[in-house]
Amino acid sequence: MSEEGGMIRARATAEMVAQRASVSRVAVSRAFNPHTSLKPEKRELILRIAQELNYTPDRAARALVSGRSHLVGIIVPDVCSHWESQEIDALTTALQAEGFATLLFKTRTDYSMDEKLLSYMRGFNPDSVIAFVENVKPTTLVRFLGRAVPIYVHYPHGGSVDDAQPGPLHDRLNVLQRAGVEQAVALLEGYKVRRIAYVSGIGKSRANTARELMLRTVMAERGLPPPVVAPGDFSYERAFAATLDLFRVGKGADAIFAANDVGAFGVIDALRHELGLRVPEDVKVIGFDDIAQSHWKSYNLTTVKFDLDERVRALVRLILRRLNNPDAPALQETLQTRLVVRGTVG
Amino acid sequence: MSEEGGMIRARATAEMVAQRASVSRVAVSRAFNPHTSLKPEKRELILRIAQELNYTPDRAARALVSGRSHLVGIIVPDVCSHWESQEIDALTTALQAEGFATLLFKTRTDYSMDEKLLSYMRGFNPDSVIAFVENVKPTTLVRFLGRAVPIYVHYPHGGSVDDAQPGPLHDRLNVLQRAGVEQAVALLEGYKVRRIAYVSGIGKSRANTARELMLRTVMAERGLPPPVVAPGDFSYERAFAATLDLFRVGKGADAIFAANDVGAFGVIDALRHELGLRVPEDVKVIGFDDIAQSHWKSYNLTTVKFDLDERVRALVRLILRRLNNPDAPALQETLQTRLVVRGTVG
DNA sequence: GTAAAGAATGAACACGTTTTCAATTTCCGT
DNA sequence: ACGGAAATTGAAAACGTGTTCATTCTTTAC
Repeated sequence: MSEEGGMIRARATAEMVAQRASVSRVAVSRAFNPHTSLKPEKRELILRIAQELNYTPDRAARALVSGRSHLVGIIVPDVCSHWESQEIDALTTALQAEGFATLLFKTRTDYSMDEKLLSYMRGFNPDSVIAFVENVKPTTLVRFLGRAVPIYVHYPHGGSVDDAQPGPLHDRLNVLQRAGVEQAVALLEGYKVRRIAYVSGIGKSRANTARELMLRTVMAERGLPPPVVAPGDFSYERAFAATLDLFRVGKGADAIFAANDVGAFGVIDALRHELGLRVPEDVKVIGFDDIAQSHWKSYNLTTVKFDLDERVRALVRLILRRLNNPDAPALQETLQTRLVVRGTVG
Repeated sequence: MSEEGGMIRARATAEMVAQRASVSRVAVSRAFNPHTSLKPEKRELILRIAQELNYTPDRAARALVSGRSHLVGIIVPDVCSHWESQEIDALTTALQAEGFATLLFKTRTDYSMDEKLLSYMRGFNPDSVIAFVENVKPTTLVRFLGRAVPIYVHYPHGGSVDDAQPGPLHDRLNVLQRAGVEQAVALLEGYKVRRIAYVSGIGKSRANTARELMLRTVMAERGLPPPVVAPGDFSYERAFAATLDLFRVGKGADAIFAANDVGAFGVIDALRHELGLRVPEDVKVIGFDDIAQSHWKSYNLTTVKFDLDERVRALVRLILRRLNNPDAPALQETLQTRLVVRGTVG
């Protein structure tokens, strides 16, 4: 309101605060950095005047000298994919609480990534990078971003082989698919289900591989024949089409696992609205992820869940640990899955 | 691979590139900035060597001296809301193409915003800010972020009063709800619908106000009685509950408008799975937004759409114009809506 | 061939911080 | 009151770039 005409009020700088508080510019810097030596009343005075002048330290300048940008880069093919968006949301909240901001970068939707993007991204000097990407090795990222940046390839849908590696080269988040899958197969067995199909995600992706393998393993252990696989790509549309194929070209199934919840929605809609089958009476459906939409009445999906908040907490913990201690040996955290029973089975 | 032990390879700097190319450091800077005077073959050489050394200019340093961070701040209550996530996705793509990166900040889910967040955000020196927030005036943002930062309050769901303002104080994106609503009401009239209800969004929000008002206006113009309003908050859950109320406590309706598509999903599920009514035979449903999920077979929603790509293009255009010419008079762009007819009517 | 105009070049400065380091002040135990 | 340790302080250096400005080299017009 007190602005005049086209005048642009310049941002306050530490110098101005110092002058007004009759202290040195260094003192202002110290006032904003904890664990520095500054007389309490002086710090208080400076912070008060800073607030009056609406001053906060410039992160760019701070980054330049301290080497910490307080930016965390997130590489993602599709922000609006359900799983990814919920993950990004939780991550942003958690990181913001720790004084970091998330920097968003989009890559191709086929979960691949190009070197141009990495160079582009490096210019922003992120303190850490989380890549929701498949088909990329951590070493590739390291080469382009430099070893100083802790990197987390956060496979979509928490995909990873089931075992914790003995001596991991990079920090890892392991998801143990077994528990949830065992519960799911046990539940199906209770309903005397015989023919089980699997509508896959993108074939080569870690999440898909891990889930299909675990399903196959658990079924074999229980003496069931291996599942029929219908190829999908984690999308509603492909899962829809795959289900039609399964019943029109193939021999159908009594129960269908989908590689993710959105895929399961496609399966359900194909069964009900195109094939005229009832879920769960005629065909039972189980998904993976437990996204927020899975409890919507139209789907009410039974699904294998791994806890989002726990996952994000673990990831943030890994990042902070690594930033505080860059040379520590590689860490890994492990997460459990469990079955959430809703209406599409039973 | 060529790394040795714990050695951290430092990021290449302009100085290193200059040395290796036998030019001055200034020349390196010029090589990366178009419209600067530099012999073409020299620029080529520098860029080649830069690529070899995997060098890109440090954005923090660049921002410090040029005053341009190439960051665009986005303030959003919920990244995983369908509308917002699709908007963020498209914005990130468009901005990335222009050399900007999007910086994500989360605020409270009631679409409000606090001053602490604004101060926090200002520290990152965004070149521009887009706030997906209600209940906040541009002037408040200006006070905390400084007039140098172009600000766009991008009301969720494109909410805005229907008219273009004659002399706007800030850049604006206007959405003309009328066309789509007229088509929707006309379609319903064709089915001899008599009792129309409106499941609202958050009461005070611009989007909700604009949509309810336009619906009311168009119905009045056609001699229809005003719609019954059931209070929602843009969420599936509240729309679900509001619909139950409408039929159990209230007198029901022949057609229901929902303030947004996700709300419409809640309406549909309440009607079908809790009230045992058929859509569209017993009750017709129309949403607003046309999000990606609206064509899923379980909902197959008829809805009032305004084009996402067009919207994002307009917004980015506004931002770039403003950055190139900070003192230009306020600009406004206008978008049209139209009805997308699917299965929930007819 | 010459003068004028324009392009190319690099030294020095500026940006707003944090960090280092040496100097000063305060505190504590006797 | 005194010595030593600890806390407090500010000057100066550093971070990696873009920008300004005066200088040198090249081109153009006659």
